[in-house]
Amino acid sequence: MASTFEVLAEPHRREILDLLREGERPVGDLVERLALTQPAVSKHLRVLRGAGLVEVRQDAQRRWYRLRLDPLVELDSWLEPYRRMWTSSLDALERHLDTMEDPDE
Amino acid sequence: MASTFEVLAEPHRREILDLLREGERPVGDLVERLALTQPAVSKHLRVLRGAGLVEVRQDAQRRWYRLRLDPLVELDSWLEPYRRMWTSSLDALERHLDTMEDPDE
DNA sequence: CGTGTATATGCCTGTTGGGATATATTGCCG
DNA sequence: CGGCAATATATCCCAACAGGCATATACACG
Repeated sequence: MASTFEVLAEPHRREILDLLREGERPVGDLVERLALTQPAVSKHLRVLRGAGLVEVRQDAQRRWYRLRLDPLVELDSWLEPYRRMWTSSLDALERHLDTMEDPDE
Repeated sequence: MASTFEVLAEPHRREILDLLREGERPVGDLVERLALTQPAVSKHLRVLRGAGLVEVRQDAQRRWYRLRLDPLVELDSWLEPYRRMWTSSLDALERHLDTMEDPDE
């Protein structure tokens, strides 16, 4: 988990994940849309793989990278206690608004 | 948003946020439970404040730091499209299990 | 087997970031 | 006003990291 944040701290890596949301992509494909050299992209992919955010499928000399959601699920659960905080205030607001409805009563 | 990830990448800072979930705390209080020197803690608080993750209230020479949820709400919404991906697969699994129920029929 | 294509790795460099120590700042109290 | 308590800032050091270029590796195909 700890490491997931560090990995996501890099904007290019988040960009890669965003691209992979649409499906598997070979490295060259990513290089084209990333204003980065191929070695740089490969490096980021390695880091993403290390964090389990991505997995590879080999197809001849092409390597297709695909998103893995597990670490993001963990991130989501890290967020959970905080989310409870704002949803509970939202609930409070809703309750408040409820008490205010029908103003002319 | 970009910056929120970078800020959260630091474990001590996440620890600080965790502590602040229980309520306002003065700096010294944080220093005590953080295996860090006071200047280090102040630095982290400065970064957290810069990212809007924390706000200060001054009370004489004491400064009470408090959690701010806004950036975490944003993080949550960054996560949203990914969350859709795993909830939809979960839905698919549920549908699958539905088709499998009543095995001896 | 040699050549070209796709991707990974090594090496170097500049920058950033966290930590510690020392010092400045602010506000209280006697 | 002097001194103490709480916190912030300045300075320095070291480690980690991203990026680029050059090069290695892997694989297909003629």
